[in-house]
Amino acid sequence: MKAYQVDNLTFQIDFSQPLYEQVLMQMRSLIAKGAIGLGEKIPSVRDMAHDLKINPNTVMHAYQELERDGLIEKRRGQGTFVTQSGSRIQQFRNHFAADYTQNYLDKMHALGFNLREINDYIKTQQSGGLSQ
Amino acid sequence: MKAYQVDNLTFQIDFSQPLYEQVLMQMRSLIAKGAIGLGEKIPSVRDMAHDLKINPNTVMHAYQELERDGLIEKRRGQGTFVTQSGSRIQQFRNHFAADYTQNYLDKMHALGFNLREINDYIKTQQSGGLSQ
DNA sequence: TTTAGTGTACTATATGATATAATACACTTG
DNA sequence: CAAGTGTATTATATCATATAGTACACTAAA
Repeated sequence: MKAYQVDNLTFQIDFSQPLYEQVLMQMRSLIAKGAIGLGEKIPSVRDMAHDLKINPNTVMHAYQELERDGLIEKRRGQGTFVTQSGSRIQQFRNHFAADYTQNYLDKMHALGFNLREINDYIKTQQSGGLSQ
Repeated sequence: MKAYQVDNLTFQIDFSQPLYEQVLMQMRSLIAKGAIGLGEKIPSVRDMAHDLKINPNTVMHAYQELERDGLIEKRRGQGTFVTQSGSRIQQFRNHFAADYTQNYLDKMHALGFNLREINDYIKTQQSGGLSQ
């Protein structure tokens, strides 16, 4: 279990999933939530790799995905920065929210839940919190 | 794109995901939805492998997972059968539904959506997407 | 101009998951 | 015994993931 800290924000990685994917998802989350501001510099590939004790190539992999997402911009020699475009981030949020939601609904349908049952289910999960 | 038919039910597999996982999910779905009845015989490993044009070991892999799920029982020399226990299937449905739901809510939270926004989002997806 | 800090590119290597192939064995039923 | 089951084993191949090491390109600041 390794931890990384961006300003006053921290995230952890483990061995349950691909490392680059965990870095990717955590950074996506921090940027989408606005925890890292527009145009703000994010850690260099080498720095984050050093702090997480993983290979720079692995961080690079994550950063390349973030660039494809349109969430960051890389400037050779300067560093990597969150996009200036707030609308691009909103677009990203909506795209993935739609994707996650459709995916979730498909899986629930596969288990034989209809729409009303899914709505009920979410309510119980929300109030109850974690698993049961 | 290969198709398999169980009685009057069909499913397809492609190359976008591991083959054994697709067989697993499709069979889980058919059993959880009750499309295959309690105690009913499911295709032999060799038969399904032949029809889907994949290796018997791959089907075996899926069937072993289904057995761990408690959804099927294998009888050496006879074949493989859906469990007799309806409550076991309900338990499975609830377990996975809770898992999927928690997972979904976590991802949406990571994007910065709160509970009310998630509920609104699902409503828009429902009206636009599949029907029950 | 030099140096330090960036991103980038490439080669090599290792491991695990996935998938196939081929064969043999164990058990049940007719 | 024969046919149809599930099971087990060994071998091979491919791909994703991850690491290691090295070198290059660019920028800003000393």
